[in-house]
Amino acid sequence: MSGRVPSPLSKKWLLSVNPGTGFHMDERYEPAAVERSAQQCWNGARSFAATEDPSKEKFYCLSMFPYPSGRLHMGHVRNYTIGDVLSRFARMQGRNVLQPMGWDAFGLPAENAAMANGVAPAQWTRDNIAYMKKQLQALGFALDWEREVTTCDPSYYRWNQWLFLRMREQGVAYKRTGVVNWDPIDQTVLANEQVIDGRGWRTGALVEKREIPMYYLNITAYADDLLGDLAMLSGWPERVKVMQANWIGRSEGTEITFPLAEDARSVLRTAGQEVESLKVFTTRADTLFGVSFMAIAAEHPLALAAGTRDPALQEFVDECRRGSTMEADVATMEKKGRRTGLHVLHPLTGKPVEVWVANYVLMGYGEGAVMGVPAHDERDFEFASKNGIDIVTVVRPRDGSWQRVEAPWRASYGELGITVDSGEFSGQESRAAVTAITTALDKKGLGRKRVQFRLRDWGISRQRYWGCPIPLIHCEQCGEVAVPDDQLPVVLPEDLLPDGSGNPLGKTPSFWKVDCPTCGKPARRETDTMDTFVDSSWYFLRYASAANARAMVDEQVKYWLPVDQYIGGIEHAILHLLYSRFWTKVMRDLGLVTVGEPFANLLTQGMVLNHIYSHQPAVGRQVYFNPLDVDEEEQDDVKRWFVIRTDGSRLEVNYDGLGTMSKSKNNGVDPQSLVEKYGADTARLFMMFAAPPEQTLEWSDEGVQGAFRFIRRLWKIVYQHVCAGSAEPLERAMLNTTQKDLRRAAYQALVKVTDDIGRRRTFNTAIAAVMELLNAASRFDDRSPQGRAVAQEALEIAVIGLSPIIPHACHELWKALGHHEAIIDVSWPAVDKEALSQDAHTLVVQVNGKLRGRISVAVDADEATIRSAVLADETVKRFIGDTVPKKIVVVPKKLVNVVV
RNA sequence: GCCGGGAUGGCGGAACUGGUAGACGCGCCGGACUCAAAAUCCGGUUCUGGCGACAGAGUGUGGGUUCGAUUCCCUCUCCCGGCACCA
Repeated sequence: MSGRVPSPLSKKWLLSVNPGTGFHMDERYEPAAVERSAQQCWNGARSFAATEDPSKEKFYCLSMFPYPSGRLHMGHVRNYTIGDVLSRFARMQGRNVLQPMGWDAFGLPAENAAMANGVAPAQWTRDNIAYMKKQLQALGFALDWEREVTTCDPSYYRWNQWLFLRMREQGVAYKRTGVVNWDPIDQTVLANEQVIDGRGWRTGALVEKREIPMYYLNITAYADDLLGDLAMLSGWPERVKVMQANWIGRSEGTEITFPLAEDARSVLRTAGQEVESLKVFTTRADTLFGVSFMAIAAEHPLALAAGTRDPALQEFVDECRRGSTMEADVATMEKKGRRTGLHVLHPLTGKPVEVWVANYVLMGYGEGAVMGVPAHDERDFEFASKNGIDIVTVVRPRDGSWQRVEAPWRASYGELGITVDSGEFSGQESRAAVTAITTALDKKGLGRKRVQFRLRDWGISRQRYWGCPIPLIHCEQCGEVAVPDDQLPVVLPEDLLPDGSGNPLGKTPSFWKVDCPTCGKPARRETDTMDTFVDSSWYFLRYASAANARAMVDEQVKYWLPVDQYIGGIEHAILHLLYSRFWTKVMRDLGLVTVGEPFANLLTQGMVLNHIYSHQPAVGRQVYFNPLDVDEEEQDDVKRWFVIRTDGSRLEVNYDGLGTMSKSKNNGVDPQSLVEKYGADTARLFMMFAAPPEQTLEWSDEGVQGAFRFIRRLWKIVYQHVCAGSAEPLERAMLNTTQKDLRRAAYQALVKVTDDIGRRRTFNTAIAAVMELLNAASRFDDRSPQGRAVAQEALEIAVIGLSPIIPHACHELWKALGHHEAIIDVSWPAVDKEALSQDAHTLVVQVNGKLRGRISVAVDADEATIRSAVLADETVKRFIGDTVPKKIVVVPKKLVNVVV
């Protein structure tokens, strides 16, 4: 960048002072200075501190708060720019805007950093927050920092604890056992991401599964509510609602009881259990006569009991229990099973059915048992084929396209049809058979209609340090005792250093040694902490009452909630959003809030991608290179990529395509360097222009430069306009055609920008519309008084239209255009309908659907006029020749299609 | 594997309700300015054939509906997100 700074005495300098306001404008666009002064103006006026005002329509605009990982990444910049554009736009439209920010400050990365660097998680987290807060401020987001919320502050998490105790009183929170990943060397529980190929990430030890007591939240009790209320969420993307509905997974079916045969019963009796039957759930009771085996989970009591008398089976059970419980792993792994030699009895025929232990049946889902119908279920078919189990056809298709199920599997085998070989239930439609069989089972006391959900209860216990302590005390005498409300919060000690070998809280007697609140005897404090999803399930409520030290939420929540616009990554489409909806409903049922749904409108933004380059050395791990360090060479249409190593040598690297920016792929771009080089406005403009918000966004250095160039060009055009002195007032009646054309272009752009930001949320097309306007304005070379008046109006519209996106530059440009009032306080302009009106417009002419020309017709031309104009057109005549048109399709204001 | 989404010039994308495919930007090519370069400004830029007017083809694949399909329906391929202890 170069360019001369004009001498203070030059004519240009003097003329760049706006005579109306005395404001002088620099010829050069200097983002650092512009951004500093605009931010000072907003901070000085506390422009974004929100106050409840019942007389104004509120707009609660919320972006998902960040995990304080150290520095902002581009995903944050994208997320928060979208929120900021909507907030600033709403503000200019007269809404009372709340846009808060906070920190999702508990979680695993702080513990990992502690182990890597020896810094306490609290210190690391707070340092990160301080740094990232500066970054957010430098980006000029219109945030109300007076409501900042940090989830690792006792003033926040005490309310997690308080509400947990209320849930416990209501039976929403309860205790039972759950399965965790156990690292036998480090003697610690591992998160799924810490288990790599079945081994602990640090020790490499084979991970075991352990059952330990945990606390659960009864989200399944709200399953119907969570599913039903999706219908109310008209402001949510359809795809997110579909994903949530599938996740909840409501299915209506039959619970069927298979009485145990004597062999199974006696084995369980030997193991000390008096069990009479196995229960299964199925949506296909019509296939009950096709049952040829029963599959149970490895953790099932019957499997454990059977294992004690069969070492081979025992080994298989142990193998299954070592395996992953992650759904993706279970679904893709090879289906394996072992027979137990034990039997259950068919509830209608009384015939024995053999019980198998199968690795694809999970104890945590349903009753841990599944009836096997190989003929009509693909998974059962695969299992039966492999293990030589009978395949009994009991349903045939209505169209008679096949008679018997035979390998290979066909999708239609699993479809509804007509029952056969099903005793008295043969010859019925599947649906009718389901009802009839369910009724018959019900009469015998061996079945009933039931609704089953895929959704499971939410386990919130974590055997980790950096989280919110669960406020319970275990007393030998009194059992499990809640910490009394007046002793909350249970404060997490902040000076501990995790070392990877278990939860440090358990090794800190000053934390866990307490007296029982009930009997006063020595007792042990719970050392598990809560899942961090708890913290993020209600932070949006706390922003409304952030300063209240006496209550979790207060009256102000009624004013601000629900959130009018929530913005966040698509990766949160299920868990975070579902938990937040659940938590809100629990709080509603406790009388704490009045809304049942927290987020009225949802925008799920796409990921930020960049190129990935790697090198695989002969020995050792794959190395990733930052795209900034990679040079591209092209020879004979073949591209190759190189990096220069520190010793000066060149290394050829592979191009691995596009992927989300991440540390592991070394393809991140640091927003900080971007802001330092080009300014916040360029970063914001590029993010908004490169793709619509819901799509993935590809990083492009050239695109960033283009964004910067555009702002500089806008600056220059305004500068040149301002240098010519202040404009005359506009006289609408005195305009010539060119002047009218620019006015029309300006108002067309305004209409487009208003709709694109306000309704469509496609900021890229809004920006494109302003670019077009600016192209028109720079071609417009009319120095007459009215020409300058029209130019002034067009530039004002361009600056206002861009101001939510590049607020700093527009702040300055608005003053340069002669205004005293700050642009953030300007009302969004209304459209001048007169400026949009036209006498004639262009119709596209097609012959047989192919474009053949254009005609210009009067706006009020009727269809007959249009037809004759089209048939008189030379090109049309050439294409239709002497033939008489079969049909002429006229689409008003758009096109005419002549069919011959 | 299951659920959800995506695919349009050299590149990012536009085309909103079935009606001009490629707005806007990037890159590239040519020109102006300059001693020169950068910056800036002006023009061109889907592909194929043609000096040109123009013609033909074209929205991941294959098919269908329609006067007309990037848009609706069916089929297949590839890529991305989620799958319950990463956040």
